Amino acid sequence: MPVATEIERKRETLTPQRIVTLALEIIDEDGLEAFNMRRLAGEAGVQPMSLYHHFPNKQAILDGVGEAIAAAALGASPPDPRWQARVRQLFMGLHALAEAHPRALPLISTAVLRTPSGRRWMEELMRVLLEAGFSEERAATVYHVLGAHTLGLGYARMLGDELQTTDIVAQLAGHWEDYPHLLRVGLRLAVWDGPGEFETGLDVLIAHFATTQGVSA
Amino acid sequence: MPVATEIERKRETLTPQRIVTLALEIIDEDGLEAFNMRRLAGEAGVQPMSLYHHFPNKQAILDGVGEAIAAAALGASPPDPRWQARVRQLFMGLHALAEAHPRALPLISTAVLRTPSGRRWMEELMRVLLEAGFSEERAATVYHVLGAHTLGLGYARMLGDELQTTDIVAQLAGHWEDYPHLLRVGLRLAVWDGPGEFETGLDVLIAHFATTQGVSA
DNA sequence: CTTCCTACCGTACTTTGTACGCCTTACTTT
DNA sequence: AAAGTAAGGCGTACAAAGTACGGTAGGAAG
Repeated sequence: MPVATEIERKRETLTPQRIVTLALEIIDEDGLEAFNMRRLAGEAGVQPMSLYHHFPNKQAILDGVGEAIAAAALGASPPDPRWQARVRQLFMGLHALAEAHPRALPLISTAVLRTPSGRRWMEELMRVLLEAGFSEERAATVYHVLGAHTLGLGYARMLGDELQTTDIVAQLAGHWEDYPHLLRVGLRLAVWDGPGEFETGLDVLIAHFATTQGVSA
Repeated sequence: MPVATEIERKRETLTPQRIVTLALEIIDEDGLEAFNMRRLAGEAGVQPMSLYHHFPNKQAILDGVGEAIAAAALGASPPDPRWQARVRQLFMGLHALAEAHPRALPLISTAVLRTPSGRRWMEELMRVLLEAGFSEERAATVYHVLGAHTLGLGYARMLGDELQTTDIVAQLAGHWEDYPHLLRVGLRLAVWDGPGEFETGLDVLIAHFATTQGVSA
């Protein structure tokens, strides 16, 4: 055990990077509530307390995961100069994060203000809106409403999954007479983003803000 | 201790009713994470295990709280016969619940499908939409989008509160150069429902569904 | 060879949910 | 009134999870 450190299948050393990556894997696979220090240590092949040499506590690891996810928020597409198109790009990027990591949605929600990448996204959104002529109040409102649409749809889907909408609807089927219309819609409630549910709503809202703003281009 | 049971300030007996009421008080005051069995027992003047004679577990109590809140969802206003107005009423009712019990939002979100009152609300929504001529798919979409708007705005506000947006923005002030536009908007991000943020968005979305539906009245 | 730093670990304490079984009270039945 | 019984409340105890605190090992620096 002392010497043969070289050839021996050396366990990958722990780094903040690797810890965050493993944490995200756990969350993506089994959900936020399945993520705990002992499980994470196990997956890393290490004792729980070793994690505390790289992060001060569990929350810090979650922050790291949030940052890792949010890093992709600004997206790859080149910034469109028209403000409506740019705002659309920004929220489509946020939506993509939620699609990619649905179980991590609470992290994404808070990352917008708590992590550097999130704040950069937010700064860019505010820049676009203010330069388009929105007042500070209106800019805040646009963020509230479009953010609610984007993250709200994400939460709704997440809840639908974790709460097994499918099962619930199946159980309801025994009470056909109590919920006739609800049962007609039935499982369709568990199916998301039919024909661009998200995009359509986003466009409607952006168009609304564009007209009430009286600013174009 | 044995005899004087009568005149002595007899501790109120435990009932499911009282348990749920106390639970809701705790949640409203200190948040969902502050709600635990020992605390609840303490407020009821009882030992923790006594609660289990009225509910099988913690989740059941939370379900009870959800039901208690959702009971008000259908609201007091007499049903408006025009479908757009009725849909508006229904979501305004949901919004009112979220306003009244912001810390309980996760309970409200799931109550829609998990509790009797929630399901009644849902059934009513589906009835209105289907009778207005929406297909089952479209009805599901309307619920998804309006639900996301309503609950999403609630979540956004809740997150803004619990995460002390105020503090975060204050800290950012040290990095004026990095986030110039974000800081211009600043605390306005923590202020919700300026001039009817929620209602305006709701109306825009309903109007959209009304036109794409091609059905009126 | 000593010293020291870094990465990792063992033990143990705290909080929270809840299983299990006892005890008391009050009411029923004789 | 005596005795049985069931409901409501309680005490103890265990498991899962976060983490404080103090070690230890092995390579780097002198």
